[in-house]
Parts: sequence; C-alpha cells; structure tokens
Amino acid sequence: MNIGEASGASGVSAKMIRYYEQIGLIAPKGRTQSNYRVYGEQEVHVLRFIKRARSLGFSLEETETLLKLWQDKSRTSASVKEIATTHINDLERRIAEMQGMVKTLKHLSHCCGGDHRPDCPILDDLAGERAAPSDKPKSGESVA
Amino acid sequence: MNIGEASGASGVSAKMIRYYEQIGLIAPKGRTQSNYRVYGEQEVHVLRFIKRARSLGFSLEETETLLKLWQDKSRTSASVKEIATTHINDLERRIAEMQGMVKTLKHLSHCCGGDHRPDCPILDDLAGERAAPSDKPKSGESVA
DNA sequence: TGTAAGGCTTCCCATCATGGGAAGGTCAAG
DNA sequence: CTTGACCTTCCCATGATGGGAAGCCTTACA
Repeated sequence: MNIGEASGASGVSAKMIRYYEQIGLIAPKGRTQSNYRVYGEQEVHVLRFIKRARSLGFSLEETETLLKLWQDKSRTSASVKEIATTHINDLERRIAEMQGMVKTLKHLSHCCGGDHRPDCPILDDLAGERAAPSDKPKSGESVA
Repeated sequence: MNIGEASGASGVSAKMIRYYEQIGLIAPKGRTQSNYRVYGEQEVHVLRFIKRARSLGFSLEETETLLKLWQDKSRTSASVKEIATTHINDLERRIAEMQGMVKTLKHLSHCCGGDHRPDCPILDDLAGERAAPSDKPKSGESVA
C-alpha cells in the first residue's frame, strides 16, 4: 500500500502520515526500491488509532503514550484510565473557561442595542469602563 | 514610560507589546534618543483594551477590528454586536465539540476497570473495536 | 567617576498540529 | 514514449506566546 492508499484507508492525510513518522510516532512497513513508503493493514490500524485519539482531543504526546500502552500487553487499565481522566479534567477546565467568556459576552450583547447608534456596552467593557458589573464582582482578574 | 512600565501598567508582557507593534496593532508614542519605546496613558489604555478582548477569547484579528471600531466615533453598536455574536457562536461550537469528547471519554472511563488488568475499553475504542456503542450511533464520523 | 546590575534593543528559535507548494523522481495507462 | 497522477524531500505559514543571546543604555551606588 502506498501512502495515498494508507491515507484513504485511515482518514489521515499523507502529509500527517509523514509528519507522524518524522516525530517517531509511526513507521512504514518499509520502502520500495524507488523509495516509496509501503504500509500494511497493521500500520493502517495504528493510523486509525491515532486519528480516533486525536478526535477525542488527546495531544500527539498523549496519543503516543496511549499507543505504547495499546501495544504493551502487560499494561494495566489503570494507567490508561489515568491519562483519560487527566484529559477529561483538562477539557472540562477549558470548557469552563470558555463558558465564562460566553456568559460575559452574552451579558454584554444583551445590554448592547445593536442599532445604528455608537453607544456600545461591549466596547465600554473592553475599554475598562465598567458597564457590566455582574461579571467582575471583585478585582480586575482576567477570565483567562 | 518605558516598555517595562507599560507592561506593568497594562498586564501585557513586553514581549507581546513588541509583537503587537510588529503586526501593526499598536504603536508606541515615540522613541527616546537611545531608541527606547515610550508609552503614555493612551497607549496603556489600548493595551488594556487588547488584554481584555483577548481574555474574552477574541483573536488578535477580531481584537484589531474591535479596536478600530472603538476608535471610530461613527461606528454603530450593531457592528460591534455582530462580531461579539459571531464569536459567541464560535465559542459555543467549540464548547459543544469538547463536551462531546468529554461525554465519550467519561463513558469509556466509566466502563474501564482502572485496575491492574490489561483489559481496557478505552484502548478498545481507540483501536476501533466498538466497545462504546452509545456515542457513535451511525458511521465512523469523527467527533472533531 | 567607575562599575555593576538591570532594562532596553533586535534577531532567531520553539511551541502544536496542520496545510501549501516547489522541485524533481516514479509509475501506469494510453 | 509521453502524459498525468503519484511519490519524494525541503521550506514556509499559521496563532499567540515565550526563551534566550548579543549588545547597547541607564541608574544607582561606592
């Protein structure tokens, strides 16, 4: 299988397959005489594993760890679960951060006329003219 | 005011102040004879505006637009509100995406013993051995 | 007044994951 | 044998930020 076919079979772009090889995440089964990368079912399976891990938001570093655990038959499920749990916490933290932004922005938008006049609570807030007291009850601590 | 003082007064790192200048977002009031950047209250105000916009998740490009609107006294609040609304939608889309990941991961984690044994539904899912049917009712469409 | 510390300058590099594109070799079909 | 589609490597770009080096400037202190 050429890289193009492996790409089609795995959903990972050829560009990314080469990149994953470069960073040591994967390797082709071999090369043809003309230096073309050759892949088999095994390699495509690994690529699909990576794609799925990425789609769940794992970084390539985490994905690499998961990949090693997958291939290590003596792993413990606890070691995998720990990575997943850490990742869940990370996602939830980022979600909460963005939800805070949304909450503030919705409040400001609600207060903004959205008409032809220049008066705008959104700009007032950005400029530091406190027009949205409900979000920042204490000091000027950033949301992010 | 030197860049260091402007940084302290605005909460934007000196590194970032220089970068914002480089991309044309801001400019110092001037330079000293020895080529030091000089800032005034006005510039610090702009830096704080940028910082607040960033903390609400606006990109630098959006921030630039907001900054121009802020300085344009003939703007309409509708134009500002539109940017905010677009940004809210973007944030909500990303939040939903991550919530999907969390949902799947929590389900998998819940199914995972987290013990010393190697059996792990999380890895099984990544490997494509469908152990978590509740998330992917139809085809193999990625979450992301 | 000399010197040392610390601040400023520019320039280059790294991150993270991905894509674009150029220059050139290879393969398969016509 | 040519043409087009594929492959190779290499370089560059993204977005926002930080690190660090080399060298100049300023301030404070002895």
